[in-house]
Amino acid sequence: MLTFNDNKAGMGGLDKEKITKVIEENTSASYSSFSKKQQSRIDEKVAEIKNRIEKATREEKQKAENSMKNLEIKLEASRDLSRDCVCIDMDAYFAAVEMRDDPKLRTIPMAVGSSAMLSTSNYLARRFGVRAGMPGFISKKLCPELTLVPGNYPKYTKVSRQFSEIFMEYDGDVGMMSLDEAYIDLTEYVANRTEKRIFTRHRYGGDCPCWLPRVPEDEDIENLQFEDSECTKCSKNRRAYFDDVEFGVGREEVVREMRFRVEQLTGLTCSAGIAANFMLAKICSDFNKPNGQFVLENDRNVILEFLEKLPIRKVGGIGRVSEAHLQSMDIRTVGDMLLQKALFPLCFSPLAQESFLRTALGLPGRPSSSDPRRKSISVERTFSPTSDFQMLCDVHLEICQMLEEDIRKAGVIGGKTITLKLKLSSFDVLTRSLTPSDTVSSLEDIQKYSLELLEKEKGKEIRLLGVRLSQLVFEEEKKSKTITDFWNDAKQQKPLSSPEDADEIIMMDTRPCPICGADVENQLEILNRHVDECIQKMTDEESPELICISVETKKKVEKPVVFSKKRKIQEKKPAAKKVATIDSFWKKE
Amino acid sequence: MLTFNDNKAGMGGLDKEKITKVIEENTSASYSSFSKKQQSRIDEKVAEIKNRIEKATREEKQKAENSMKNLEIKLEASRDLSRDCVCIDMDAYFAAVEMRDDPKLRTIPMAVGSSAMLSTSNYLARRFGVRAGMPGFISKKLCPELTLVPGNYPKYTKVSRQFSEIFMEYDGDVGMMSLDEAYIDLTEYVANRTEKRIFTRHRYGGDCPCWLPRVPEDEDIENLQFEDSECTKCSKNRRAYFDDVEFGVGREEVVREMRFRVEQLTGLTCSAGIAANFMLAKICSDFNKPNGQFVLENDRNVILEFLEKLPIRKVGGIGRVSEAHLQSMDIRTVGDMLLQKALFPLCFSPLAQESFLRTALGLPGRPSSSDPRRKSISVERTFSPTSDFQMLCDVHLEICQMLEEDIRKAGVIGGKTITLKLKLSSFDVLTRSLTPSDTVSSLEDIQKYSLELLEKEKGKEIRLLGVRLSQLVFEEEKKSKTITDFWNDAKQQKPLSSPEDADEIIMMDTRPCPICGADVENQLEILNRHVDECIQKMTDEESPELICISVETKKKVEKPVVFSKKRKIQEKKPAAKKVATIDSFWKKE
DNA sequence: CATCAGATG
DNA sequence: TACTCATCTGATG
DNA sequence: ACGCAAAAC
DNA sequence: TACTGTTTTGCGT
Ligand SMILES: Nc1ncnc2c1ncn2[C@H]1C[C@H](O)[C@@H](COP(=O)(O)OP(=O)(O)OP(=O)(O)O)O1
Ligand SMILES: Nc1ncnc2c1ncn2[C@H]1C[C@H](O)[C@@H](COP(=O)(O)OP(=O)(O)OP(=O)(O)O)O1
Ligand SMILES: [Mg+2]
Ligand SMILES: [Mg+2]
Ligand SMILES: [Mg+2]
Ligand SMILES: [Mg+2]
Repeated sequence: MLTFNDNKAGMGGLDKEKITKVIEENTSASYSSFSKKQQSRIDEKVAEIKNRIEKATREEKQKAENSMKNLEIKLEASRDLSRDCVCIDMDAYFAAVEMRDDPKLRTIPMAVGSSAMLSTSNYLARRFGVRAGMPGFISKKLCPELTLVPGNYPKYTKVSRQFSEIFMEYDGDVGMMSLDEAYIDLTEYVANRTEKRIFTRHRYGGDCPCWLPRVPEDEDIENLQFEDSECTKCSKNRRAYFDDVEFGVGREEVVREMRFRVEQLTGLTCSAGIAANFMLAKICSDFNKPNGQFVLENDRNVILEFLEKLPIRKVGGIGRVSEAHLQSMDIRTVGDMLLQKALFPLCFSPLAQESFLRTALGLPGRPSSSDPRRKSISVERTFSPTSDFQMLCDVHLEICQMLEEDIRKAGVIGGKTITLKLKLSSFDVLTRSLTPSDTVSSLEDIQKYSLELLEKEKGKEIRLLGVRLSQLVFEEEKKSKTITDFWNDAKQQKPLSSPEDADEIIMMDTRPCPICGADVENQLEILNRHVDECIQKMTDEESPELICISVETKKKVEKPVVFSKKRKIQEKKPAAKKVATIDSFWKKE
Repeated sequence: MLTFNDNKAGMGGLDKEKITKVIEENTSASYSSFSKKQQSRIDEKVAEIKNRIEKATREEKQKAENSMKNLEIKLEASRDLSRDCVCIDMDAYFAAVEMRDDPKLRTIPMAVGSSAMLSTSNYLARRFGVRAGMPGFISKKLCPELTLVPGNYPKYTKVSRQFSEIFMEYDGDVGMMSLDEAYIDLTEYVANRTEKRIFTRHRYGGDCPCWLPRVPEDEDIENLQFEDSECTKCSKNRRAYFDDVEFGVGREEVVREMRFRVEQLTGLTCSAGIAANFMLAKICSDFNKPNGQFVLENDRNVILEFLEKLPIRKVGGIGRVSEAHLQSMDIRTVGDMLLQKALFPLCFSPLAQESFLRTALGLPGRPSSSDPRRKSISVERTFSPTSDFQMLCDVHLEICQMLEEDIRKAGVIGGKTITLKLKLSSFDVLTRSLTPSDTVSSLEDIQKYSLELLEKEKGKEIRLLGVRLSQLVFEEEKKSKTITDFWNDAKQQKPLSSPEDADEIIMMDTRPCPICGADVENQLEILNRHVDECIQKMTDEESPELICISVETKKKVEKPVVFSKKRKIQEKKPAAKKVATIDSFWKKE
């Protein structure tokens, strides 16, 4: 079966065969069983696709071809090659943060997560086949030396806030797709950028390994300015080297500049893709990972050539299943899609047809709901499978409490629909939802309605429960779009948690550390290590106590596994007005 | 996959689908992986078979058909319908013994074995799909209430000795195929039996549940003689009821008589098959299990009709693999074999062809080496997989020591070939053998040669080691056929362990208890419960301490699992002159 | 002679 | 806690 | 509106 | 020790 997928940066040239075997040999029987079920559904669909193509009449085929041709003309007409779109994606993000903060981790294969599930792995570990979404215990079979470190979502959130501010300087409308992924429309900035910029680069050497980036061993250090100090963390001496770096005016240079600034600020590297639209930029951002960037010329032919040999799986929105579907039509690369486009109407829904055709042509997904507000909010937890209803109720209550907390922190008043999610011990997932006449908002409501749903499922052996609120009602528009609620939150948060107050200062040449207020050189990059150090101190204190459902109820439901994003500190709130959340780049079948 | 097989008495009408699913869901990944490998070998062979049939030329097919026709004529000529062959097989043997000795077990699903492997299950458990050869932990999923009891091989051996003596009365040449399975040629006895026989039947009631058989609750007790006593085991009062039962002169009656006597003696039920040869008798013995018998008339047509719809898997020698092979030729029943016999030469070796044809005709397997002596002797143990050579050596030594002990007890002087068996952590099995110029006999020899072989396999991760000695050299023929060595053993054993001294008394009408010497009524059945009680006392004391390789060596190799036949008490010796071991009833591909 | 596969209880 | 053990036969090289 | 499947990080 | 958690989109009923 297709258990292992190497569609990820840093995972080229692995022995898929062998890795797949190890995975299969260590996959629990019940999970195998589940995978098999999944696979057979795919097989079914594949059979259907082949059948449809087989049985299609001349006319149908002709009609399909025409339909696609027309659509292509329409889409082609919409092609916009005038934009400079950038996708910046942090390298091995969670892992990189942990490596930054613990030098021991920098030279060994490691991953963030638990023996049950990894959030990501560093590039060393990827050489063993270890990757995000893989259970830790299996990864350990692939790579016995693998070190697992528990994740710290609040920390990653803070770091993300830090560097997203940089992007904001270049595009007031950056879209943060996730903590580590930013979509930046550079068109305007590039057009207006008429001069090169010069930055003082800070790099570190000496016995203290804490700060990044380091000066490469082989670099000639003689002519560099430096400054010695004692690390407040490891107490060893650190030497900071300074030199100037300059960035020109083109989009490539600007992207290099952003990446430079990110690294200066966070000590973390990222990769970038530059193209005529975000869909392409995203693909490009993976091309020279880690710590690289790739430009795709804004030229139709160049784009089509680039796509020609690109495996469809690299395209956002085409996952395991769509890949299989398309493969059954002899489509392996985006180029193949173009060749076979005439078959789409025979096999896929209109939306999927268009989506695939857009992909084939290198056009972005159809723009969708531009309301930046979230559409749902949910909490779910996995535990030892049980059908003991009392235990399930205990877990359920805790989940509702967490959800209610999140709702409050998210500035959500309530929602119209409540959904209960169940995962059976077989891994099959069910949802049960309910839309009462009046808006659900209190903990009591949430708990009452979802419990009602849960009670109807008595007797099932369950391994996960979740509760979701959707059709949300938000705090007054005005409020949510202003800064008032920000301050409400900010009171409870440490200074850094309110980075948005910096937005007026951004272009300035010096600024105060948002933590201790001290002034430092340069722009953002001045507070470079200073801020970093403050953050570390902060997050060290906060030590987030991984979110295990502490089920002390009875006996059986013992150990949930992976860390979730917070609990303990509030710092969620929607990324707010300035850094909008992106909702959709993907369209598919 | 075909993980579950219901080809066993008491397992009809189960939901194979569901059971298979539970099994698959609880099968460890590495074992699944192994099973898959196995299955694909079968698939390959199946493909080859189909191919051969496909590609056979007219001539080849004609030649094959002729060859089979000739063979059939030859075999048909050898048909012997004059014999009264009986196969008697104890019902759920190990389980029945445990149930007998612990009344609590009689009404619940239980199995003999460990959480790693079951030797057998009682009929209640079989309703859940729980059966011999199934790991206990999986059985528990199929039947959570299942009680596991560790086996006690010495006890089963003793009980087997007891009832095999009964069979000896009817056929001086009984073949004990295993502890629970006897092959009795009744021809002569039935011919000479001119009068019915009358036995006093002993059955038990009262508060003491210990003794079997009980008088059925619904039976009218009024007219029965009885005698009260206090059970020496449970101290409750027991009432023994007596009545007479008589058995006539035909073979059915005689078999009923034997079965009656076995139950009177041991408290255990058995089932029997009666037919013109042992191959058929064996099949018949399963037909009315448990506690039943089935006669197959000595008539060619009746036999062929009986076989017509008999699933091939019921035939001795046709297992999982052969079944699959034959099924690929559309052969599901023995009747199908006859229809398709012309294909055999295209697919199977000459021996297999003949074997299958014999089966199809209801003829017994070709008689083979009538040397009743064993051909090999071996010891093997499973442990936590390791590639630590020191640990493997430790285990290896223990195995050699056990083997040497067995060899001594078995009256074997030595052997020419020593074979090392390895099972890798993948479950693949390897053997490595060696035939030195001079006979291997001492522990040192065994250990030295097999270690030599083991050393060549260094680095492999191993889950089982075994050592076998073959091409055996025995103690002088005379000795092995006499009683001298028996006495040597008998000294160390408790009185009952030497039941062979009874062989001169067998046909007598009264006899002394071989344990305490006391005289009791009737023949063997007199000492009925008396002996039983003595046995129980004895075996209770002996409590055999399951044979775990106590690997205290280092750390990893911890827990072997199933019980083996003894260790701790010697009682093996070949079944000796009077009850010969059978070597082969099965011939196959 | 050596190795493996298949079978049985 | 975690897929046995002892034994035989037959095919293949 | 509901339930499910697919996808992303 | 044992296959995550949060969110979105789209299809079908
Ligand atoms: N399947 C997942 N489950 C939970 N968290 C995930 C999963 N995939 C990714 N994440 C988290 C951890 C990642 O560091 C972070 C960013 O994801 P992503 O950019 O895809 O990979 P990455 O940044 O770790 O490596 P890279 O981008 O270098 O390939 O999101
Ligand atoms: N696969 C096995 N592994 C180990 N021991 C076994 C295995 N199969 C059977 N035995 C042992 C335990 C059994 O009680 C004994 C006799 O086997 P067998 O006659 O086939 O079954 P059984 O006597 O338990 O039930 P029944 O004969 O009623 O079907 O041999
Ligand atoms: Mg990333
Ligand atoms: Mg990302
Ligand atoms: Mg039996
Ligand atoms: Mg038997």
